Amino acid sequence: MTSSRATLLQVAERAGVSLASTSRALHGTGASKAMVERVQAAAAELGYSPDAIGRSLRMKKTFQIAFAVDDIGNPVYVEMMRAIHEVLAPHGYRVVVMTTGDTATSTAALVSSLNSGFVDGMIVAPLRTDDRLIREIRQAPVPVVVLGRTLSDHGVSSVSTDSAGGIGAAVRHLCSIGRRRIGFLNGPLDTTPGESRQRGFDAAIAADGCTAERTEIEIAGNFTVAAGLAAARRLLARMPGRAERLDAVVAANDLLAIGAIRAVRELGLAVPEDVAVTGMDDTEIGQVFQPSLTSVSLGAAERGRAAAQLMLQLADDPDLQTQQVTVGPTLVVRESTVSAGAERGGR
Amino acid sequence: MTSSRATLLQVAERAGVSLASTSRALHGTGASKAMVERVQAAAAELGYSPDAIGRSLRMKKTFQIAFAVDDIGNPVYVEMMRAIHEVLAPHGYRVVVMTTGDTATSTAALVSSLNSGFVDGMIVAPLRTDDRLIREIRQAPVPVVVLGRTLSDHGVSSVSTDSAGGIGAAVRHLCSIGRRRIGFLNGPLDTTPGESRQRGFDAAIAADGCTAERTEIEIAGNFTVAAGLAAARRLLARMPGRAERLDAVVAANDLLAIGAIRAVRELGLAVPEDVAVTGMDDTEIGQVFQPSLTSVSLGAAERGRAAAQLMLQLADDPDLQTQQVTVGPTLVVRESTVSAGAERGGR
DNA sequence: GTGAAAGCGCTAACAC
DNA sequence: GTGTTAGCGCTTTCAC
Repeated sequence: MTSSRATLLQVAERAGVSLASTSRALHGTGASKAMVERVQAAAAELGYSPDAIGRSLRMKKTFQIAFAVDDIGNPVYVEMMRAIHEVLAPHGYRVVVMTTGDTATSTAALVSSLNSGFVDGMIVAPLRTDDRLIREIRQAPVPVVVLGRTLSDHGVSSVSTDSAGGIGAAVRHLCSIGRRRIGFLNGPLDTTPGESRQRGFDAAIAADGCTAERTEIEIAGNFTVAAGLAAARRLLARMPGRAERLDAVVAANDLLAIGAIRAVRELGLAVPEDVAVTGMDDTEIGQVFQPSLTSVSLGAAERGRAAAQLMLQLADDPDLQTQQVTVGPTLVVRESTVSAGAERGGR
Repeated sequence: MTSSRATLLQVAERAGVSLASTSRALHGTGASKAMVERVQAAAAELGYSPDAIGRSLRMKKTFQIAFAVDDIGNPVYVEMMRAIHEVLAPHGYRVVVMTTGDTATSTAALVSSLNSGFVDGMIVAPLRTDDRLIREIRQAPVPVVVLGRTLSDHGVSSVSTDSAGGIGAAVRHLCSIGRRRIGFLNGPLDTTPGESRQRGFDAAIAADGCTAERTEIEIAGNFTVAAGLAAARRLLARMPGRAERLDAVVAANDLLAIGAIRAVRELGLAVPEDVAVTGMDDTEIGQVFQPSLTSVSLGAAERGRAAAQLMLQLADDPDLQTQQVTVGPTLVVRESTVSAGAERGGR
């Protein structure tokens, strides 16, 4: 916290050579062996390390990528961030975390702030989208990769997943194990995930393959355990009779699923015997929960990696055409739909 | 992704005034009303926004703070990061996430990289510490705040918690509900948390107040559910007899506690009736688990906030004396030590 | 109150 | 292979 840092000029003076030679010697580009040794010695004596800002200004490159989401604490985003960091760090990029806020307007403002040039690109997961946001993304001075929604028709690079199809996979799984009275526990419909998961459920029920006797839908106030518990109570209260009672609940994410399991147990019923429950996102919390959660993985880590790799390409060549990557959903069957005992017995 | 950004010089030319006046006008410092209007109009027409790098170079200030931990995915660090971001963002600081690696040497290398001047300070949680690391921290060209260990005698600013005392609180709680055969499930002893929690357990047992009939200690390979499960199996296998069996397990964190609960149930025993279990960190995963976990909160969010506030002070005045902040542990009693029924009955 | 000019630390032409 | 020099975009003395 004390001594001021040495500059390249000081190294040059100490080595008794020019500024340019010093720079070249330290980059190993076109300098004689003697020069390199001399400069490195001087640099070592002064404890020199190059200044990132000076270099950034000159090279017009910050070696920083922003990762922007609504809530940094969300486990899905955390998993993405970790994957992004793992891909970018070895390439010399730092990761700057930012928050979008929960509106399209605040997200657009954030994207617009890219004009101050503090990063070489941004990976953003907008909770909500509108035309202005899309315009900002297209006009951004650096590459932007959108997570969570395909925007191919808008000329925007994106990495998305088929969460609608994932809900379909959950429904088919429940059908395949004989469930016919299926409830859907969703979050707010005016969010990107809420909207697409609803679409997925409706489509799955409308499809052949699985003829449900009855379906019920309930919307939780948000994607949390508490909201899931409250909404699941309402859902289950609709048909108290033994005969018409739901025998399965598809939840729009793992936290809602945990809330649903709570609600089922409150009624003295068992999961999965009386009511099978599925989640989505395949979070650690769901894996650890008892019963462990059958959940649709949307490949958060894989999407993060894909976004980061796309960003690396775009950073290399900003004029590259926009591209869209899609990561497929994967159903992971665990105890909340197939009891551990049954699984063992089935071997 | 197309048009090149406007510079201050272009704004100046457009407004027909000098560069200096333009800068002043945009900062509202000593410029006539007419000048301000004129410049702002020009800036608006050109869609000007100031370049962060140019400004940083000139002001020798990046408006960035690094947050460095071993594993960005660790829920405790995530909570800290969120708190840090919440404090810093309103002050115009960006947060850069970095990884320390799990050794003192790799952490020292990261701290040393501060010499390239890409941030105005670093908040770091070293998993392991040695003299070289402490030296690097003291010599860093920008303020460094250490999370997780008091380094007062080393002239280093830090925010720590009393995890040893927290373990003591857990032990006393178990004693107070009549448990006398207490197992301690710890993680690796050569880590900062492992070491201090061990100290806390030993001290609590040595103290008066609680006379345990018997204590057993088992070390898990790391701080995960899987390692906790394996270690807890070993722990419980030591005394299979009903009479001498453990009636309580203190786990060094929530994940180990969940592993312990699994192990207890495998033996056909109930939590908390047969064996009470406590965790540490008070994570969301523990709150959501069934039974919900009695856990010692170490105030991750509060520590994050404190570290960020300390950093703001230090960034303002780097010559400020080093200071140490401590956040006390808080025991949160839930179902894993006091059954829900008992709790209700007790009202 | 305004303008001219220096310079933060670095890289990359360009000349030799 | 080496040195000289310009200049990235900005803020801030310093003179007027």
